[in-house]
Amino acid sequence: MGETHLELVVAPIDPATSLKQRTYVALKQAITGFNIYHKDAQLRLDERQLSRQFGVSRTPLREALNRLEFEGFVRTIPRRGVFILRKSKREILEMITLWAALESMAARLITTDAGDDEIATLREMFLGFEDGQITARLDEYSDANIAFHQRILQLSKCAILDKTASDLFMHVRAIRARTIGEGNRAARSIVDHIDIIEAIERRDTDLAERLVREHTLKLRDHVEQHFDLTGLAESGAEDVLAAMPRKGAA
Amino acid sequence: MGETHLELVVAPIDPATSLKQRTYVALKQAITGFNIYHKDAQLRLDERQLSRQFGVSRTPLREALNRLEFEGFVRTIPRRGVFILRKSKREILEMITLWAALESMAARLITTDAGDDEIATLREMFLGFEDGQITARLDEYSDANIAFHQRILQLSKCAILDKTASDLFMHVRAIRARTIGEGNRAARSIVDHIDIIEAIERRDTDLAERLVREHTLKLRDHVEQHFDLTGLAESGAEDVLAAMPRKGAA
DNA sequence: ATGTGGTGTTTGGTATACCAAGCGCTAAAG
DNA sequence: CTTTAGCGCTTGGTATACCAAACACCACAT
Repeated sequence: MGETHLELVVAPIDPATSLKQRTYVALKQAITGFNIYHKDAQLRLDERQLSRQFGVSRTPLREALNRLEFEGFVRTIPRRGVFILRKSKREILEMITLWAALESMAARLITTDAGDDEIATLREMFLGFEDGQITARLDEYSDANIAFHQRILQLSKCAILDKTASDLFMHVRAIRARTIGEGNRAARSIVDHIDIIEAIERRDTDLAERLVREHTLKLRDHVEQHFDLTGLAESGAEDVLAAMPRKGAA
Repeated sequence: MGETHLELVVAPIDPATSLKQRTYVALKQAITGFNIYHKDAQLRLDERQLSRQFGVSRTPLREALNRLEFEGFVRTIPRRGVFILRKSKREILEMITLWAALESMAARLITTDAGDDEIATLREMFLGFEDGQITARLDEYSDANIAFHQRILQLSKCAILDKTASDLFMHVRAIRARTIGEGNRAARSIVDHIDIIEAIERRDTDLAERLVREHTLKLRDHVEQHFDLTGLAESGAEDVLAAMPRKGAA
């Protein structure tokens, strides 16, 4: 193996991402992996306390919070505090509607722009799931389900479409995971998916768009009918925040 | 007028928005109202210089920059500087595609959710523009044109749809204004609009969606064919930024 | 007991000081 | 003249200090 390397192979280099970036990632993960809809959930964040916990100063922490605020995960009110935002039911429904718009356009683009080999990968994702096995392996199917929709966005080769959907997904992920098990949604879901795949394979642009849209709007209607947030403060409402005391009840 | 006021009328209060907010607005306006596609445009920003110009410290200025970076207007590279981003042609095309997805879904929602009175406002927007007058009053028509599309997003009553489109519009506004005058696009544009309005008035959901989508994709194709950014550095490309010297050539 | 004014503490907003990474410039070596 | 090592300045990143608003709490007066 003497002549194997004619040039020095250099390490890919990880310039030790900035604190701001790492803090942002850590905080975002902490928030998204946190059941904000539990009635006793602690929605208030403390800048200084967090900066101590993360071992950084307030500056990078505030930059992370700033970004999270822009993304809609958090809301800071001067002299009051930083609060994790709950989405109202209406907001959730709107986000699913937006999702439907994005994904149906993505399906459209796939039928005209993607190669057969790329389209083939869609069908492969469901090979292991026969009708009888879905309920038994619900967790796995749930993952495959999510991956399927993400794949559609990716195959559209429209980066901004994919990115917009990804940002959106962060907000809806908790709901999505919760609803997949209800009723026999999983079983009906896989039928929809097969239909979608076939429409795409046949390059039927309008049909693919329609099927994707209707599939997502089914989720929307399901959430509308079966999802209940009653009794939970919707932190989107100004009044609730305004009335909230600075510290948790002593 | 003795008993007019039984209670003291208090002023609505404007708590003098934070410096961060005001700096953000000012900076954003400066950037969007700036021809970033001129070949000699100064794309580099200097934190300290800007903070002096705005009369604030670096902290609120950096928070504004942070936000603008997240919105995609700006990119900061450590130890190099902050750069105003140009959109590549591909990015512009993708944004228009995304816009088509958003607005066609909005049209769909209008046909099912909006009242006749709301829909009527769409037609009113074009009352003053007869076929012969369009080219003569191009500026006015351009404004009405933009307002029309924004109105559709608003009437959808889907706040997140509207907001996503608004954010998008900031990025495309320069291009949109430039293309309206080319060819006889304005004349054909108004025909499309009338067709769209009629479809919505008839509550023809699928037709309205299709017409809106196709109308926007026409713009997309037009930009694809006639818009040329050749010779301009596309600051989205890493190499270009990496090769850029720290200061402008002396 | 109740209402009221003051006071201390908490909190996000802002300003500033310091750091290390990059880059240009220059001077010395060949 | 060309090359290169080194110095110094510029720049974004980070830490810290200080401020004013807001609220809770308490003492005091009624």
